[in-house]
Amino acid sequence: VFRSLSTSEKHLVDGMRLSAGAVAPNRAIVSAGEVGVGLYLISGGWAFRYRRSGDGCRQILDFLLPGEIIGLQAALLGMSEHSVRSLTPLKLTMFDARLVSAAFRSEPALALRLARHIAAEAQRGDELATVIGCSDALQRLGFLMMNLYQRQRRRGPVDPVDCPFPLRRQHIADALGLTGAHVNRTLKRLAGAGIAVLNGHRLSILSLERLAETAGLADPTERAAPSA
Amino acid sequence: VFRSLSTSEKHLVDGMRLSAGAVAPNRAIVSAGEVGVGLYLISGGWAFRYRRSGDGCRQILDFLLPGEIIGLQAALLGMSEHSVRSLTPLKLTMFDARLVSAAFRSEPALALRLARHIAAEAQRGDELATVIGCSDALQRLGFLMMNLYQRQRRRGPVDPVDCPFPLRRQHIADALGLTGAHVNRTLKRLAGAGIAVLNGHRLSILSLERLAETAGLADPTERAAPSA
DNA sequence: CGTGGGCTTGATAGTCCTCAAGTCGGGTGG
DNA sequence: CCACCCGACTTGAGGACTATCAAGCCCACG
Repeated sequence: VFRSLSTSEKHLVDGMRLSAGAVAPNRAIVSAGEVGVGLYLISGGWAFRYRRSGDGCRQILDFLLPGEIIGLQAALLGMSEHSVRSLTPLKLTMFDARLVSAAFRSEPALALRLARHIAAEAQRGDELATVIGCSDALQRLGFLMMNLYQRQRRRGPVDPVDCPFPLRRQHIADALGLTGAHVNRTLKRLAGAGIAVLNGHRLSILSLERLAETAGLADPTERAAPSA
Repeated sequence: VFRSLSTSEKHLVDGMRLSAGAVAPNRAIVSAGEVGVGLYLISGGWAFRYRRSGDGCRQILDFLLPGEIIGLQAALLGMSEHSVRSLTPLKLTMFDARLVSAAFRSEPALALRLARHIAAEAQRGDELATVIGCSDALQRLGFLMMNLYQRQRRRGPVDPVDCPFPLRRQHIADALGLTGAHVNRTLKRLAGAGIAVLNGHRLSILSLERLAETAGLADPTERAAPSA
């Protein structure tokens, strides 16, 4: 989001930079209901956004990769309706949340980028809702793998046969509206079919084409991950 | 979104206004994949946003009420990933989509409103994904009723016992990830419990408190519908 | 080496889907 | 004004998918 800024934009962003820090895995970064939350840029590692349902069940809404922003919704609306936790060890750069309103006031191009980032987040939310609402467990799993692979690929070279995938079973389950036990059974079906194998925290996609097909996508090379 | 504009904002908005028109129920307004879609303000009636899954299944992502905007995501990202249809007879005001970039360039306060609108849309998406992923049919139905009631209430006085609810069974089913048949059975359970009754296209909420409880919400008077 | 958490796996049950037939109501054309 | 027709709604039986619960396994870590 902050790539190739103009001089004046860089000046604004630098002025609002507060600190940089590292976070251990599985630590709370933003809590739902919090007001005045900070604005963070992920410079390394993964995090995830989630909400808790009335009965305590956790729904993971999105995984956040390096280059993405935490707290933008909260900066715009004043309060965060979701929580954020680190998934892996995380490197964060913290900004003053007033960066957002300042950008709208004096750096329209930067404000537009921020708005586009929110819109892209909303699109991923739409996509997830569609998958959870319409697909069975196999398709959901295929979608998640494809989505996270594609999002990594668009940030740099990634080997489909040995690709980072730092989610635990419970994360997968909570993201897709399944249970850990059923995720496991379904993973085994995917592996048995020779489509993709999950080993610890690495993903091996044996056939991109068949995985895309399983996920219910037309062509693996396009669409698939309308992220930022 | 366009309430109480400043003079210069009003001038910009008026300059970008193209036409106003009426749309019959169940007509396509935006199609997924379309580029250069228009920007519309709903001045009367309801519409809904949806996506189609790989197997043709429809997921309704949001219902759009008067005062809300159609095509904002598309205006920011250049393409619409979802489709929009009218639900009831609809009154629309059409704008030039360049209104968005113009607002970012010269009317920061207006741009901020638009960004907040997108962020609120994203929050509703998050909320929907959480309900679909975590709740059973009864809770989902309670959520939908509560959500649409609250959103109407915040736009003006609404009678909980006789409240507009122009969705057909299939809309409810597609919004909540259920089937029409099961929606029906679940509606009957809600009615039997004396919580809410759906009659044609009117909703009667017999107990706001118990409906909120069913939906998995704490207090009916607050939270419940973090919309725009 | 002991311990604990996550993973795997099985049996059982519940929710929800599928399919199909029947009912109801509104709109249309005679 | 009535008969017709079509779509939407209703309702039932059966089955598929997924959740629940519980036990055993494996590995990492202390």
